[in-house]
Parts: sequence; structure tokens; C-alpha cells
Amino acid sequence: MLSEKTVERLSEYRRHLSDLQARGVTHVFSNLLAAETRVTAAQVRRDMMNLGLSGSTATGYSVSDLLEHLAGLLDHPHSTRVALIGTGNLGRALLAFFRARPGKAVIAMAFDSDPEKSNRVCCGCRVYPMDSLEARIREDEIRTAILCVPEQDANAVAQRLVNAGVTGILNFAPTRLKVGDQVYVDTMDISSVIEKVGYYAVRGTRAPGRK
Amino acid sequence: MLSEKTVERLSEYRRHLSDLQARGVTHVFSNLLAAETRVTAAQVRRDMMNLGLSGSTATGYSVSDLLEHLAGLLDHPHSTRVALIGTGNLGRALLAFFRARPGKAVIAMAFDSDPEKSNRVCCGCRVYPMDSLEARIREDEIRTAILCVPEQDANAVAQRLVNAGVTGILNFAPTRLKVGDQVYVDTMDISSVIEKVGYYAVRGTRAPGRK
DNA sequence: ACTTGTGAAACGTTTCACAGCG
DNA sequence: CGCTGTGAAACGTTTCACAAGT
Repeated sequence: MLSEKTVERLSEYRRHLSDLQARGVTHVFSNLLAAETRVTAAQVRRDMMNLGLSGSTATGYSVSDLLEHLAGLLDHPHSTRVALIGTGNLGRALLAFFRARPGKAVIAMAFDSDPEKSNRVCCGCRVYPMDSLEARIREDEIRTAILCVPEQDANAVAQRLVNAGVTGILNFAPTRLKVGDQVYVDTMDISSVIEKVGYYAVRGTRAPGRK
Repeated sequence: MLSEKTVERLSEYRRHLSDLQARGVTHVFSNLLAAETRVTAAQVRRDMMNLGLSGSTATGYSVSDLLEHLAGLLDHPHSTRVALIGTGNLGRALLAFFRARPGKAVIAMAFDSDPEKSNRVCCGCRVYPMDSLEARIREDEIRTAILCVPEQDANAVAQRLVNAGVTGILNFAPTRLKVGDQVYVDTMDISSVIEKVGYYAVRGTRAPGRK
């Protein structure tokens, strides 16, 4: 099982590796990949080790090899199709973002409790009413969801998602979701993050332990 | 200097403490605050220690005392007024978010390079053209900025922000910003995060080292 | 000389465990 | 008792340093 920080780095490596491949580069040394992603070369090599990949001292790592292994880890059929709940300002921004930037992950369906907003297409994605949530998520075997509902609804909706089989939630509501231990939750609390940025901004320093 | 994780927790403590204060609670024990925020009681006490605060064994910590100290750390005049660059979908969502949820931080001004979008009010915030960026940021002594411009513009705009005196950037473009070491950058890479959520979702587990 | 691969050291963070106190 | 405050242990992550390959 890879750690969260490792998975984050893998995702970043992949972006740069795709760039490199598009430019016709077939092999990379750890120090090159490191320079692009602001980690150390030793860290890159350690990550490769954790992945069970190896390179050669003469040519470094094979770009296509790495991309293939990363795709195997990050592009599981159950994780690339995600559901989005709540098509308010932020929800629509995310729909537009994923449409404009078609990566591996795709928002396959959206839900909204407002009858005015559901049963129509928004930013290229079909929006369904909330009462069809469980049925549709189960039918499509969706396991990953983005939660953009108001804070006071977040926990109730999260519970419904989990009941429908979702095991990974990206939560934009500023609340700790109370879900079982088998469900992975990442909460992006924008207010909290802006406070953190402000804290270091006024002190004119990077945080301790940053490169 | 507090670590990033500590600052994140402080921000979360504050939200719960405000709730408690609104409900008339004047003192908390570490285990109560811990239960609300999913950290351990020992962690809460350690954070209080790092802050230089102390409670009493009989009554715990004073809510108002804590809130006061947290405000002193997180609500510096230079960090509560922020600038937002780029009023695309995401930028507008953030403007709406901050307007709807008026916390301590406030978006004081926005900028957009599109003449159609600038020189007007969007979501309650004045949008200025990009060429007035340096002058206005300097004049208002803004130190914190939210960057919502397309990936290819991110580094150039970041450079301009830094030149204008910004020392903290919340970056939504999926790129590492190349800025000096004295500038704090937090990049929220949504594609990367959704890949991480997907990774743990398909494996049906929390990440290692999670409570 | 340049790499990779990796044990071991260093560093940072969290938890344990308990002394001391109301 | 149950609480705080904290040294020390435990754990996780990153970096160092170097053997070995080409």
C-alpha cells in the first residue's frame, strides 16, 4: 500500500512523463524527473523502488514503462468514472474543469436536489435528481465521488454515497465526514487552506521542512 | 514556526471552538475537541503546548482564550484581504464561495485579462484588468493571492504577484510555481487529488497512517 | 564519470505513558 | 478519579552515502 504523499508524487510524475513522451523522449534519469517536480533524485528512485520498477544505469528509466505502470495503479476502471453531487457554483466549476481538461478521470454523472437544476445537461454532463442517486451509482458501479453540497447536507449525502457503494470521496464541504474506516475521504477545505497560506505569507517564509 | 499540519489543525479547532462559543460553552477538555476533529487528545494538548497555551485540569481550556490566540495567529491584517486572479469558472466559484461564507478572509479584489470580464463587478467583487495588478496589490499591501489562471499563464502571473509583494499563493493551476524560497505556495491540483482518491477508493482502504 | 538501488541515518510528527494536580 | 503537560518512544518519510553497473 502506497502512502498518500507517494501517490501524489506519482500523479505528478505522470504529468511530466506524458509531456516527455509527447516530445519524443523515451528515457529519463531520476535527476531530470526530480528537477521537474521539485523533489530530490533520491526520492524519485525511492518511489520507483516502492513501485517495484527499475531503470538502467546507462539510460535511466523507460518513459513508456513508467507510464504503463502508473496507469495500472491510477487508472482503475472503478476510479476513472466519478460522480459529482451538488451543481452549485463550485460543482459547475468542477464540471467545466473536467470537461476542459480531459484527463483519465471523467465526471460520469452529476446530481442536484434542486428540481430546477436536475434533469438537464450542465457543462456537458447529465444532472439527475437526488432521489435517483443510489440506483444510478450502483448501476454504474461508481466508487468515487466529489461532494459539493452545503455543509449541513454533507454528512447525510456522504452516508447515502457510502450505502450505494462509494469508497472514495473528495469532499469540498468544511466538515469531517463521519464514514466508516473503509472509506477514503479527502477534504479540501478552502477556508482552512487560505488561512494556512495567509499564516506563512505574513511570516515571509516557507513552512518548516519544505524544499 | 508552526508546521503546516499544525496550522491546518488550528484552523479546524477554531471552527469548532466558534461553534462551541456560539452555543455558550466556555471551556473544553482536550478529549472533547479531539473527538470533534478526529485527532487524538494528546495531539490537541501537544498543539496547545506548541502555541504556548495552557488549560487547567479542572475545567480544561478556555474557549475564548483559545479563540483569541488563534485569531492572533491566523487573522493578521495582511492575510485576511486576498486577491484573486482569473475569473473563469473556478475563480467565480471561489468568489461566490467567499461571499456566501464570510469568514475572516475576504477577497478584496479580482483581476482578469479578458476586457469583457474586467472593469465590472462579479459576485460582489470588483474585477480589474490585469495591467493594474501590480499597482493595486501594492497600494492595498496585499500579501496573499489565489491563482485561478490557465496553466500556461500561471508562472508568469505568479512572478508578477511576487514582484508586487505577494508572499503567499494558493495555486489552482496544475503546475509547480517557480518562485523564490521566501514565497509560500500551496498548489491544489484537483486532477491529482481525484487520482489519489480513486487510488484508495478501488483498494477499499484508508491510506497508511490514517486514523 | 555518470547512473541505479538501497541500508542506514536524519528528520518530522504522532502517540504513549505517566508524574502532578485539583 | 479524570485532567493537563511533557519526556520519551514509536512511527513515517526523506535524505545521505556509497556499492555496483555501464
